[in-house]
Amino acid sequence: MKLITRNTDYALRALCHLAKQDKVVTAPELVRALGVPHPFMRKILQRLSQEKILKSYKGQGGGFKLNKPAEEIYLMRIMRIFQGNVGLNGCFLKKDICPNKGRCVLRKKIHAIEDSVYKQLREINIAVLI
Amino acid sequence: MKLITRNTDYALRALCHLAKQDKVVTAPELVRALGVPHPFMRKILQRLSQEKILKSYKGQGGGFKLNKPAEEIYLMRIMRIFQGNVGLNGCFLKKDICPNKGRCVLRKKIHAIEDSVYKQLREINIAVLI
DNA sequence: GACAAAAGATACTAATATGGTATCATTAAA
DNA sequence: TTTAATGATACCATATTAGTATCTTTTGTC
Repeated sequence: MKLITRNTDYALRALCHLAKQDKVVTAPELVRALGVPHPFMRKILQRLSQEKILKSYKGQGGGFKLNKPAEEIYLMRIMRIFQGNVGLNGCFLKKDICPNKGRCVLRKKIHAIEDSVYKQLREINIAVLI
Repeated sequence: MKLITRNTDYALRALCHLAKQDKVVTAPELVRALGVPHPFMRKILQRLSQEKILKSYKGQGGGFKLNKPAEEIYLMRIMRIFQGNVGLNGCFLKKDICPNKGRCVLRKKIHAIEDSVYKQLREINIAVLI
């Protein structure tokens, strides 16, 4: 089980790098700095700029930079972009089969764990990471 | 991301069912009770008895029952059986690429979250779930 | 002893998610 | 006009999880 996937991990590294530079940086530069495959990095950067996390500049001399302060870029946001909704589990039995959905102890326990994870994740942003 | 997979989920349900019954129960009975596909359930039960969580009885009139008290069957154990080692992430960059493994803030944060998850998971056993 | 009903062992297939590549179009500075 | 960048999009590869199929072994019952 992975809390954080490669996508997210690479995205975070790229964002940290950009946060430190505070200038327009090209994909090839990020690739060199981080050692991530070029086309994969590009895909990640594209996604981040679609999501307005990054601002992109096309054409020669173009590249990417952060679209908002590092303090306002939260880990949870990045995880949601690359991993979808971050939930620890769902109930695998259909409602009509599982007779005690409301009373299911496991469900409640997992939810409690989930809450504590969220709480901790919410406090992480790019500024914290650099 | 799933903390608990289907395998584990079904295993837990089967174990809870067995804990409540306290007698030898056949795979077909569990299938009826839980609505899980027969061959899949059997595979899970086989695994649980290989791991000495269940005791099995072959031949006509055979089946499965718990091999130890419900209080001693921990969720973590079941998760490890079906999901391998339960870790929230690894560092995706190789050590020689990632220059600041020791100082990596993300790594530390994830570890802290992991610890709190473990702490909560360790308190869950079959007795708690029924 | 034959039969039936159970689990044991094992190999295979299917679905899904993740990771990664390739290609062509568009933009804009030099 | 060329070149170096991103945008869009379609595709392929791999690993994990989910699920099936089949044959063997055991054991109670008639």
